[in-house]
Amino acid sequence: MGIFGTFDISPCRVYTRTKSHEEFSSMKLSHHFGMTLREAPAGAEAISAQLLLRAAYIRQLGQGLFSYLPLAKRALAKIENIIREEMNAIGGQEMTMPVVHPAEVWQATGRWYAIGAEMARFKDRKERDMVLAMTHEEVVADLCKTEIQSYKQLPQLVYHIQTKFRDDPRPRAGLIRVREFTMKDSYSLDLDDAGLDQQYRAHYQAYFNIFNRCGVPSIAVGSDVGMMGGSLAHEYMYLTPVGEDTLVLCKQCGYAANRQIARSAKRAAAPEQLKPTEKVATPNCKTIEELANLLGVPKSKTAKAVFMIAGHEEEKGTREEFVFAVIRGEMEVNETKLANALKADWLRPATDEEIRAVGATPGYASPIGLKNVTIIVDDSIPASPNLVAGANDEGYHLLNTNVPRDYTPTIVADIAAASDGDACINCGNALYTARGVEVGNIFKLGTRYSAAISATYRDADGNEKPIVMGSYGIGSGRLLACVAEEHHDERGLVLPITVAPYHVHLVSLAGNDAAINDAAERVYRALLAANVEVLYDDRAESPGVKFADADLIGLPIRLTVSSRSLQAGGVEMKRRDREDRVVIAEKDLIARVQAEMKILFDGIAAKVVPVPFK
RNA sequence: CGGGGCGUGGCGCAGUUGGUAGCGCGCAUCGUUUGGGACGAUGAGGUCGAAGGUUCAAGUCCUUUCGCCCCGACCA
Repeated sequence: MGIFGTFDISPCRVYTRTKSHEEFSSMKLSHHFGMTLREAPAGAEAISAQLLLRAAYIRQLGQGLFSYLPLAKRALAKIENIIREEMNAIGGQEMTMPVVHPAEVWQATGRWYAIGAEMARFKDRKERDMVLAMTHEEVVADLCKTEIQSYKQLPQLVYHIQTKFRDDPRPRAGLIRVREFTMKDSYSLDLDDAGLDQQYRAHYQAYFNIFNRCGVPSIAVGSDVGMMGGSLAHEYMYLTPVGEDTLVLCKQCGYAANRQIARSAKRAAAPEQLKPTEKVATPNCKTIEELANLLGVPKSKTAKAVFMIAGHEEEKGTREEFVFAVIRGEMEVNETKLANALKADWLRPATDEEIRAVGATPGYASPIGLKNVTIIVDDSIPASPNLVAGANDEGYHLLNTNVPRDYTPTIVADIAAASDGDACINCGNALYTARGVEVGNIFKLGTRYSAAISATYRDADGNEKPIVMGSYGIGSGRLLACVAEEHHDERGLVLPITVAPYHVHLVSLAGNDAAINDAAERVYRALLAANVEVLYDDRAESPGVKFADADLIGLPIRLTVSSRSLQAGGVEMKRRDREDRVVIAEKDLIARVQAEMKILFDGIAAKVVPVPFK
């Protein structure tokens, strides 16, 4: 008995198909994997998610987990190739690093401890701690230990396009925020800050090129360095109401920043003689509003207290720090700025019990006289004389408190939230806020990772120095979602030719007419021979169905072969983004299609322009 | 993690005071159609998210649980 036993599964039987490979071509809709949907699945809210689902680009498997069907796969390949070209153009070398990492490298940089449940962890069969990659700074730094030895090898730029997993607490809006995603991340390796700055600026422009080539308008805004650390960071934002980030923008001078770090000009307090502090009764005044009303002073004459517990994740465990934050009454504390000033891994509001435990009185708290408490004050506080603060006595406040006369802050920093209508830090114009999706980010990391992992080189004098690193990311799936968000109409997607999975959607309305079918087949083969990417609708569907699907899928050029077009002298051509259509003689068709494609490609190329560094 | 919503054929949905599951689309076969999601006929397809309970009887009532969506917290 053979290995197949008694079953009759000869190779011929297994591999012979009843149709030729040509007929099974993935470019024919009759055998294309993925059904268009007349209605989007319930729960798809974002228009990009609805259209990508309906047009059979993507399917959801679980929360924040998507399959990319053939159409999306091709579109993503287009996007990723654009990214490759721009990365290669600034000296990038493509490679691939693993998705699964041993915990050691993450422990070496401390992120194993600093990052919470967002990092997926598991044990391998030998009970070793492993993680799913959220990003690859650690692995790059680890590679550099062996691959970079000398200053003569620097600078370098490496990148890969790889799966990441972040167990986000709330995935949303289809592909815009998912848990498993593909990201291009590049890592610059330099001798010094000057080299880093050069590569950073090269990315700054390359990223604009990438987004413009994908048809996604974007702006670069200053951003929080967050868990990445480092000294400078920009986020590239596609402005849209479905975006989850809030940006603070200035129409006048172009100032743009993520709300997390946005700065605004604080109104200067009028200079006054410092007056002696005075305890006054202020019953039932637990809010700044009530206090200001009772005393008849503007909120800007008060000092607001905010109590937080700052967490520091350290190797020995979590260290909690009680923080007394003080800000002028008319402003709000920005928790990101606060956390950054404290170098905290996380913040949470303190409970009343915790507030009392340090000797403060909730609602009437004062920083005066407290010991062993971190007191952080907004930089507006020392500049504002005679503020009303709590008295640490239920029902009483102190008039005329002054820093540093009455108490000594541990830290003075800008911890104020900028908001709509505040004055621009640069030009004084009124700021406004807008929503956006982060389509890319660039970070100056410095030596944080290289120093932690001992990724060093020898300089010309023989000294060992840590490599100066930068990291730069673009999520390709999120970018596709933004393309869909930006380029659609009421009938479906209207994709830019640079991103569309195919250039041409060929519709055959042959019915039972062999002549029409033959003509469509000829056109299909001619397009293939001319290297035009064509999706051929050879199905026996009604015209309405075929046109509706073509509109949904959103390829830039539609060709229709029908009895009507043949009678008019050839093949009808229509652009997805326009209503007019022309009939073209079959002998001229390829040239005309290629000419139209050139117009579309040129239109995109015209958007790729230098952007001044800000 | 807090607040809200939804789970019923592939997709969208209905299902009354509890009585043994239905509609549209899609799918299959046949016929008629063929320039904007056609028409007729016939047919297949669902342990109603899961578990437990109440009841003679549960899609429906109760409990638990899982999943998904939205808002917030969170987020390189």
